[in-house]
Amino acid sequence: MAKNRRYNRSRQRDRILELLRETGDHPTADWLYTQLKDEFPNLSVGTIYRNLNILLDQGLIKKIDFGSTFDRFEANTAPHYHFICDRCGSIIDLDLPIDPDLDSRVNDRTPYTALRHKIEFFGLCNRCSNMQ
Amino acid sequence: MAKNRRYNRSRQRDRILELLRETGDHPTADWLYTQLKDEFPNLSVGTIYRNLNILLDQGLIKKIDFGSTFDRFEANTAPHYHFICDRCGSIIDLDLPIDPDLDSRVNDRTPYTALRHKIEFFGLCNRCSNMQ
DNA sequence: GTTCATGCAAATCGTTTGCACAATG
DNA sequence: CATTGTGCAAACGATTTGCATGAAC
Repeated sequence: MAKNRRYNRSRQRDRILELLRETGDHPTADWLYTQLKDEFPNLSVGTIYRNLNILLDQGLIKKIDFGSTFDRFEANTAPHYHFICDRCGSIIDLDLPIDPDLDSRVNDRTPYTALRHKIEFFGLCNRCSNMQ
Repeated sequence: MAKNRRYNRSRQRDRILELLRETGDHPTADWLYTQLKDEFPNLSVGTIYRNLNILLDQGLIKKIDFGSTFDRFEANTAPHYHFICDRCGSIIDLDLPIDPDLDSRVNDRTPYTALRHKIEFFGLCNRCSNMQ
C-alpha cells in the first residue's frame, strides 16, 4: 500500500469506517459490501478493498491476517508456539511449555470458555539480531 | 477435505511428508513443489496441494492458517487478544490485559527477541455454550 | 480389476488494478 | 483545475478441480 499520500474524504470510506466501529464483529470485505450496496447502489468491491487499504494505511483499522499470503505447512503436530522474525520473516517453533493458565484467565474473567490457544511472538531471531 | 477415505501410498506424498519433517521451516506449497520437481519431472502443483490436504486429513501435518480464508478487518486498533468460537466461528475482542511477561519468557529461555505477541483463544462463546 | 493418485489445464475465488469519469478541495 | 475516489471489468495469484491416464493393492 502506498504510504505518504494525502487522502480526500469520501462518503463510502466514512461509512466503511463507521460500520467497522459499530459492529463488534471482524467482518470481511464482502460483508461490508453487502451492508453498503443498498446505500450506494453502484458500489463495487474494488472500492471496498481500496478504502480498507487506505484506512489501514491511516492506522484507523487493523487487518486480522497472519503475515503470509500463502498457506504454510509443518510436520510438528504437537502443540507449540511460534516465533516470527520481523526482519527475515522466518517462522520458528518455540520450545516453551504450553501455558494452561492463559485459558483459565479467559475462563475466569470473560463469559467465554477457552479450551486452547495459539500464540505467535514477533521480534528478531538470533541471526537477525546478531546481524544488526 | 473429504474425511473417512482410505488412501493409497504414493511416492510423491511420502516425499512431501519427509521434506516437511526434515526442514525446521514452515514451507509453502510452492517451496515443496520447487524442491521436488527435479525428483519428479512431471510433478504438478495440484499434486502438492492434494497431498497436503490428505496429510492434514490424516493428522500428520498442520496448516498454519488462521481459520478464515478471508481477510478480516476491525476498527479496534488497541492491542488486544482474540477469542474465536469453535462452533459459530465468531471472532471476539477480549477485555484482558496484554501480558508482557510472555515476551520475557521467550527472551529468557530462547535465543529470540520477542517484542510483542498475538494470542487467539479457541473454545465456545457464551451464546454457543448456553445453546448446548 | 477396482480404487486411488497423478499430470495437465481450466476453473475458482478473494483481492488488486487500469482506465475513463465523477467527486473533492 | 488539480488531485483523489469510484465503478466497471479485466487481471492476478494461490488453491482447487475435472478428466483421462497411471500406480497401488
